[in-house]
Amino acid sequence: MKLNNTSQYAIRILAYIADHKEKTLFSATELSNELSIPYKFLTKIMTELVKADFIESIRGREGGFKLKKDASEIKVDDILNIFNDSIKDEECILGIGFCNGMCKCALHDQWMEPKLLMQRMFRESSLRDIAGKGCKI
Amino acid sequence: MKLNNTSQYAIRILAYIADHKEKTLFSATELSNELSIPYKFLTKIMTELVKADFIESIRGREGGFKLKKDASEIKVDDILNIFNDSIKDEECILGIGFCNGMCKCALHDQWMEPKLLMQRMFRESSLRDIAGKGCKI
DNA sequence: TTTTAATTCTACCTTTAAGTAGTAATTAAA
DNA sequence: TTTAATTACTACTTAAAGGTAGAATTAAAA
Ligand code: SF4
Ligand code: SF4
Repeated sequence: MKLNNTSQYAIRILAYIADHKEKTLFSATELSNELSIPYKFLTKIMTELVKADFIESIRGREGGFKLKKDASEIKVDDILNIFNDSIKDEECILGIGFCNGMCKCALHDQWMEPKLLMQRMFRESSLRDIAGKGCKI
Repeated sequence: MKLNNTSQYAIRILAYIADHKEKTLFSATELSNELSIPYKFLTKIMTELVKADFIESIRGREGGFKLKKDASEIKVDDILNIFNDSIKDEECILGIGFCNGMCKCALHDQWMEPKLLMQRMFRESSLRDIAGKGCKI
């Protein structure tokens, strides 16, 4: 009942970048150190964030990464979608049925509310909203 | 953002048994067929439910499984605990901090509400509550 | 007593997530 | 132009979840 590691890392990386507006460029080494994310794993994630067009990369010496969109335009849910980790509408707590209310599973009624809350949390929170919120992100 | 397969299976198995009060004994073959759970995987899970004392097993020909406790005494959360899949108090949506409010992660405030709702859903729902709720469990 | 239908035990296989290693490509500074 | 610092690419390794196979054990029925 949790986000996978890759998603957690990606959110923390983007939130960190959005949070430090005074800087313009962030190297993989800095991000790895500051966020305690294994360097090699982080670079792999960065590549995906670049492909997803959330991050722009500058290659070569003095290069690095920076946000490609405004922080208010990147929702947490967009990040989760890259890693196929967002909460699908048809996602069922017991893994049967289709969450369409036609054929309910035993926990359906109790599951709808937290599910919707989580979907809203992810869909409505932008990087701008969460940047600066963590005390040691 | 979902329960693991084993937990889902275990809940559905126990709910099925609790739901069919007219029967006294359920064989692994029946449970496997009715619930579409791979036979060999199901027997593995049954063994754990027996060890956890939720299920009593009768070995040998004409044997099978039955509930060992009253359905109202088994909470969904108890089942999740067997497979280390319940939502811990200190569980953080971003995998940092300790959810103690001292050092918040960026999504802390928005995470508390769905988290508590899910904990309550699992802790307060007994087999008795959910048995008979599913249309094709 | 033998057979048969059931659970239990031990061990293995497969898939996916997580993480690591090495090298190539790029580019600015020296 | 060389060097150093950086991202990008390809491939491998490890750990955990999910699933499978087969033989051992049990006990009722035939
Ligand atoms: S009962 Fe509800 S939660 Fe469960 S599978 Fe069906 S639609 Fe999804
Ligand atoms: S900020 Fe809150 S949710 Fe996030 S890790 Fe800390 S305690 Fe957990």
